[in-house]
Amino acid sequence: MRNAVYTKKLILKESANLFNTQGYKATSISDITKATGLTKGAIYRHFDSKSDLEQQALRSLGKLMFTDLGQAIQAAPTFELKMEATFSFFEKYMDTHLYEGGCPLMNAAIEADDTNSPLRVQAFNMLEQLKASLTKIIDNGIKNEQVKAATDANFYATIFIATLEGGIMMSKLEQNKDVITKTIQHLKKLVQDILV
Amino acid sequence: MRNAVYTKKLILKESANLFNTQGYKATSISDITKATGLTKGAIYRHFDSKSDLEQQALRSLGKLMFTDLGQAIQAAPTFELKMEATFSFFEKYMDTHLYEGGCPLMNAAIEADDTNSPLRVQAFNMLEQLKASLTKIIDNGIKNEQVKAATDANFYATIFIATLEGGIMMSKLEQNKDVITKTIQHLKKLVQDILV
DNA sequence: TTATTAAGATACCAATTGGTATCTTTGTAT
DNA sequence: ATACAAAGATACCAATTGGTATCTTAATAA
Repeated sequence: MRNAVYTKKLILKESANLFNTQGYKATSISDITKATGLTKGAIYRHFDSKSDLEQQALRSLGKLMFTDLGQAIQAAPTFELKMEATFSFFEKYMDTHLYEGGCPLMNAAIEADDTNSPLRVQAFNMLEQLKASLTKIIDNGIKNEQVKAATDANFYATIFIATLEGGIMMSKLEQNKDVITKTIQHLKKLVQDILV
Repeated sequence: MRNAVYTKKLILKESANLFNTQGYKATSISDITKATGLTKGAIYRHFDSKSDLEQQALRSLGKLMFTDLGQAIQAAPTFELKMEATFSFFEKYMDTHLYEGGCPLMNAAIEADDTNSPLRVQAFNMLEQLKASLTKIIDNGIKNEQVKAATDANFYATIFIATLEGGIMMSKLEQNKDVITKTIQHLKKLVQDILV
């Protein structure tokens, strides 16, 4: 038998890329066969249905996201640096080829928000995870006396994410980093405001 | 002949609604026949192609947006109230049935940002128009000595839009107004910061 | 009242969709 | 060397896609 593990990874990688750029509904199985050089038979051996593939592809994108982001956050020693690492992560959406279509969370959210699809649930969970992650950074900042004790962690986490996601959307549409740079500049000031 | 003007408006209204909720690519002509009660023959009499219909539908959504928003802004007498009218406009995305799928600008942007489609160009133009609109409000605020003279109007316009759009995305995904309420609360503080 | 013509319905088209059944190939254990 | 089973290719399926050519219906001007 050929290397099934490699093949499945290849399918996931290429389909995730297509889903994240063209959209889930807009990407056909034959698009994926072209991108992978495989045939339908190979794809349907590894995935039950297109919907199954969509879910697993978004899952792998989510893993990638939170691994990248988690490492960057962990490597940063202080609250302020952890926040800047987070901002840099979003900024990277504009140049890295890893997430060619921009933020997978936003793409899935916009495509699925008016449905009851598994994709919507997954996007929802990704948002909750991201929010929990930022909230924890802020709460730890409070514990370590780097952030003002009165700071509403959940509130600020929400504001940070909203601003970054909106900034990415605008930057992608304008095809330059201008907007995301501006939003990060603004958020850095916001960080200063809650510093003890 | 039947009322062609009414029919075309009906097609535009129903298709715009479908495009904005399900997505452009994901909405088929037969979806539109079901929603309008018309047949393909009727639709293709009024529109050259599906792409043509998509463009005209987004155009009509854009007109609606900027008419609504423009009126609300004009009715508000001061800078602060104009900004609050803008915030309320975005908040309304969560309850009004006029824009069932959320912000048409964002929906089109996310679906088309990795293409060269006419839809991308239209979304881009909508964003520029929105940015110009907010920039003008701020610049007028400066002229009228309601806003600090040193304020970078374009910068703040960008931040406002990014935060609002991101907030709408998150609120739609979470299916409640919590996030958009928080973002507006935060933006109102931002407005206070630049008040003279 | 009737002729005209625009508006809309019907019936079709080839291409593509997601999906499946079956066949062939290939790595591996014996 | 051979048998076996898993991986992948091929050939098909019905349903749906965007689009078109043609037919019918209905409003209006004479």
